[in-house]
Amino acid sequence: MKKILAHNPLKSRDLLLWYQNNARELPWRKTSDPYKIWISEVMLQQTTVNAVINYYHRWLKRFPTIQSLARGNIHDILNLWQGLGYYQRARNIHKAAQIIYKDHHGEIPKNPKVLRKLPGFGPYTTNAVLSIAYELRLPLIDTNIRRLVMRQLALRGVANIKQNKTITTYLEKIMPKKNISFFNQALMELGALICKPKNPLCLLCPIQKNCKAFQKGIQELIPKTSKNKIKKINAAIALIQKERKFFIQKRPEKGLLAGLWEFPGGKQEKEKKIEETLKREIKEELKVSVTKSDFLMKVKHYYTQFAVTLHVFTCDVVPFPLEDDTHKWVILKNLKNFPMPSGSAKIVSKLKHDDNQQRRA
DNA sequence: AATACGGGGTT
DNA sequence: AACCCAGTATT
Repeated sequence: MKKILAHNPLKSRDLLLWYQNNARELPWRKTSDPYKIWISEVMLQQTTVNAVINYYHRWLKRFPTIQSLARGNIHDILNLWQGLGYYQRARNIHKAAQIIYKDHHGEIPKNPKVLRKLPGFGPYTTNAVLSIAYELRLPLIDTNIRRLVMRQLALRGVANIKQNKTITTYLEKIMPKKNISFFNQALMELGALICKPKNPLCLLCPIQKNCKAFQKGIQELIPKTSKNKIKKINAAIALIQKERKFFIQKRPEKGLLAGLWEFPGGKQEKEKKIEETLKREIKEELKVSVTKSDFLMKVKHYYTQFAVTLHVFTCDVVPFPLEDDTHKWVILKNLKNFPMPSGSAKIVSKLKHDDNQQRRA
């Protein structure tokens, strides 16, 4: 049977030409240092370009080389990463840097199988670093490329790991012999700027004529999306002060927001009044009793799966909780030295603001 | 194969 | 309020 819609694979030349004329100027595109490219790739995981840029500059200023990073401590590293999310990434970068420094003469290994074994190097990041920094001819699949190829081939269904084989085969077919770094970046850039999830700019697309989805007019239906509802949660937060110091505690080393510092408190469960939650959590966490609590502020913070409203109270407790490795009394000014979840950081920021107002008055 | 893991920007 | 993002590790 004759394939009327036989696919006409895109020419890498069209793509590279477009990239040359339309690529954004991004900090990690001005370097060929594999370390810097690695850092950018990890920061960009599930994170938008805009959110990354400042973190990228701050990070390289503090840790300009793999050696400096290998010698860094996790507290400083998390502090630099604060607000970027997915904190395991920072821990893995640190671990991998130590391995690279110790076992690979401080150079990122060029063997994909070796690199893939290091913490934080998954299928995407391994091939991204090797292709972009070392020009190795390796295909890669990120959200942009997955969407773009699904449209090129008119693959229906949700964006999913199940299409990886098809996508990889296609990429290997269209990949040029040279310019792999530009080619891979060009695919991602085209996905980000033209082949967008919503309202793709097909009329400006350099590979429009190769796109099966465009031919069928179904580009906006690919990939299929699923809805998710955001749960609402209330939490009680205790500001416990002794003289000018606040009491903070460290979260467990595993799980959500691992190893970050926060004010004591927790989720509202069966309690009707949030003050009851406050008392229960403080008793459970610190083994002390709340004798007085005054509502201070409400802070709303959105996670991917839920939205939490933090009900913040200033509290008196008996007895005062004690310090140890995971519990500290800290003055307002020094709280910035402790990596905190963004919700807690918002509270600190308001406290500072109020403090400044009072000083002026 | 499904789920945990953040947060900020955009729609 | 929902959607989106240069994914990885664990279960």
